[in-house]
Amino acid sequence: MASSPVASSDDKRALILEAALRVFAESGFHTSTVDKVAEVAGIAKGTVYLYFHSKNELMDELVSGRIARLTSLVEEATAQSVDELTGEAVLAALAGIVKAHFAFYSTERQFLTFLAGQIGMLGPNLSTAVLDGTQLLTARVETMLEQAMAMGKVRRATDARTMAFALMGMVHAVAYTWLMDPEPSSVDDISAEVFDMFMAGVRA
Amino acid sequence: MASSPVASSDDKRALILEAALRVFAESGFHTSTVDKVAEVAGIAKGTVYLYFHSKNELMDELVSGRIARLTSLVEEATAQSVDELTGEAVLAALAGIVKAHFAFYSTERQFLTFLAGQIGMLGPNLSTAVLDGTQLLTARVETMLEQAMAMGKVRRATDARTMAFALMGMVHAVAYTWLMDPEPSSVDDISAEVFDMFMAGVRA
Amino acid sequence: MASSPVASSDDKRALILEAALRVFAESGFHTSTVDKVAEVAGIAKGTVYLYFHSKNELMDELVSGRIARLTSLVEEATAQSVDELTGEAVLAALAGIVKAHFAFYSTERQFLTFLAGQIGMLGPNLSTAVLDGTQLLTARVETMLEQAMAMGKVRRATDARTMAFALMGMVHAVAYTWLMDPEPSSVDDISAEVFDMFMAGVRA
Amino acid sequence: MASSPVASSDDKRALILEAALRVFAESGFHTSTVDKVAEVAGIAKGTVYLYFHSKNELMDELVSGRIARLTSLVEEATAQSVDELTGEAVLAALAGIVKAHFAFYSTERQFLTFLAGQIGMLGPNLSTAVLDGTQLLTARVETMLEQAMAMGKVRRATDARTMAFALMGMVHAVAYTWLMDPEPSSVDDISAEVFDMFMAGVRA
DNA sequence: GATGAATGAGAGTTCATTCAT
DNA sequence: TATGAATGAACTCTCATTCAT
Repeated sequence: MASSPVASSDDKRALILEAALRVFAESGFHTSTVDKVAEVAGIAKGTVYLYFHSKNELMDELVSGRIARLTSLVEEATAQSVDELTGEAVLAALAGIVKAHFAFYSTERQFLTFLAGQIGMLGPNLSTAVLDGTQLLTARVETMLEQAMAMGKVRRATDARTMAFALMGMVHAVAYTWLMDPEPSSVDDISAEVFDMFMAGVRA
Repeated sequence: MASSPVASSDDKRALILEAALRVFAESGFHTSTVDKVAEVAGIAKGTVYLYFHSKNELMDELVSGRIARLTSLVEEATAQSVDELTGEAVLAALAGIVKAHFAFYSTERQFLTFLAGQIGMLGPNLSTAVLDGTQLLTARVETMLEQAMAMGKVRRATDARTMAFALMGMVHAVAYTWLMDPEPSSVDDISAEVFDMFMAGVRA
Repeated sequence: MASSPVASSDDKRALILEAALRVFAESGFHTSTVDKVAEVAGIAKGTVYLYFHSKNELMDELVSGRIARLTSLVEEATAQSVDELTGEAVLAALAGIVKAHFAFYSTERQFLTFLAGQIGMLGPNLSTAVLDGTQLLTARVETMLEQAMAMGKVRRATDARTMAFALMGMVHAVAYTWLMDPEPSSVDDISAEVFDMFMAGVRA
Repeated sequence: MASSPVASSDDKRALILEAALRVFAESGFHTSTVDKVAEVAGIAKGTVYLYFHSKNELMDELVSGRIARLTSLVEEATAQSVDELTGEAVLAALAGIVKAHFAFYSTERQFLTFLAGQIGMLGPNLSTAVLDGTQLLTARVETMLEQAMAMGKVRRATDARTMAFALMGMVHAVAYTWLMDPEPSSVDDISAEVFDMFMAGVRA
């Protein structure tokens, strides 16, 4: 009544999503109940259905919103390098993508935990969204690696596709431990470390 | 009549497990029904319970057997390097671990697809088994990297733990694409490629 | 709207219990289905589980509530004779116990029918409750008979334990017929009759 | 092969019935499985169905055979007094009925335990058999009490029907404790005690 | 006769979703 | 808008019964 009704409505949506994230992260999607989500959100069960059509939609919103944000973070990181075609710029863009991921995860610690085991059992609709996002990102990385190869910055021993997966695999796996660390290093540091490992390897 | 009855009983178990793998891989554990597993196996629902105590046990058998096999493959790969403490031996053992993973996945294509999204929502009992296996493996890799560092074979720019995760992340991610490839390269080739990438990086 | 919501919730509980009593009395516990109970109560099956955790709990409530009531009726009947240790007072207390049983059964005609065949197959948990109640009651009767013996009011030809069982056996068996009688005599009359039969025998 | 096949067949039937009695006595009818009965009998499950049509038939045989035996025991006890119409003879017959029950129970200790909680939930068919037997017996007792009344041996303070139930209630209840006693008194003693209690009461 | 693997109807229970208030 | 009691479809698991060997 006092506050704007629109803001209130958005608040309630956000409140529910937040609760859903917490609950799903803890127990997994299928094991969680709408009852529990409502309880954690401090509202009645029926109210959930005023803001979302189904339990699945909760999941959809949870995931696709984040994917969108990650995608746009990556977008920003690579946008500036679109025009310049120097090898350095491409490498910088790649480094930017890596950093964008760590930056994203650092603000979404819980989401990562949550996502860790959910992909692949989200139902075709949703996993498609996630996989599309992931594949899109990987494909973009692949393209950039090809450019880097063309410019002699990356060797051709391995095909770009495999390299792209390798890089993304490193990023995800390291991000996971990094988040578990009670005193994690800075986004800049960890990103640089991983990217350097990717570029130069670990050999002494 | 001709075939041995023992084999027949084992066959039935195997038949059900195979069906379960197919069904779980397609729909995920929670979304799959025992009815569906039975249908795919071509038997009656009750028969499943003659061979397994519960739906969960199906999952257990499916997973823990594989984990055990992967672990033993890794065991073999690293066994010979236990005594020799030369830097080369440690690196060879690491390469062996990488190769063991690809060898394992190459025989378990479907299992990988299946596992991809299941971890983390298997219920505490099972995910513990999987995570224990994974963590054990990662810990072993970490130890080996520390040895390699001590012997001057690996640089100290990054801590061993992060490196271990990075390597395993690369392996899993690359394995996934590799399996999707209709004409995948040999286990030897892909293992070498990944390990080399890890050691030497991708810089031209 | 008019009636209080609390009362409504209690009503539903009572409604279900009533239905369960009817159904269990007719078919026995194990042969009855929750579906049938719900149908008789005129509600959906799931609703039963909003008010009771399980089918067994239905039984628990049905039985233990009554046992408690019977016990408290007996309590009242014997309470006043606690201080006085005259033989007459003990006999009066015994008569009171007998009367308490008939009074109880007269308001629980259906429950008796229902209980008739259920004891002994209620599952350990519940039958324990019932048997405890029964044994407690019988033990109390035994003690009182011993007191009565000590005071010379009851002869020692038979041990008190056997007597106690005999009395309770008479009470239960007579109560059963009494309830089946379309025009039963009053609680006072039947109690007096049975107690007198116990004390004085049937010999002319 | 060696022994007569008929005897062997009867033996197997008896073996199964014995096992069923043990199992049903321990767990109750509905909670027991045919599997368990077969296991206790030391035969295969299917074999049970060669000798009995169904699990229910097991129960039928178990109960109706005993009821028949009890009835015939009572028959014997009362047969001789059919002609003589003296009061003493009637009382002796009543005493005989009481004794017949204790004699029966003394050889069927397990059966009593078993029956204790089963009546009333045997399904209409079976409980009818049991109740018919019981009612028949009670009716016979009632008739004899009427005769005894007519002959001035029993007082008319209570109607014969109630008396009959009282007597039978005493018998059943006392029999139950009596059987539980590790060193039970003789059949003759306990029968006499109960009958005397019924006739003369417990008053000093 | 004897076996025991196989069957499948049916039970108890859960929970996403609806709707009267 | 918000509620939460009510619903009923769907699931896992049991077990009496059958039948090929």
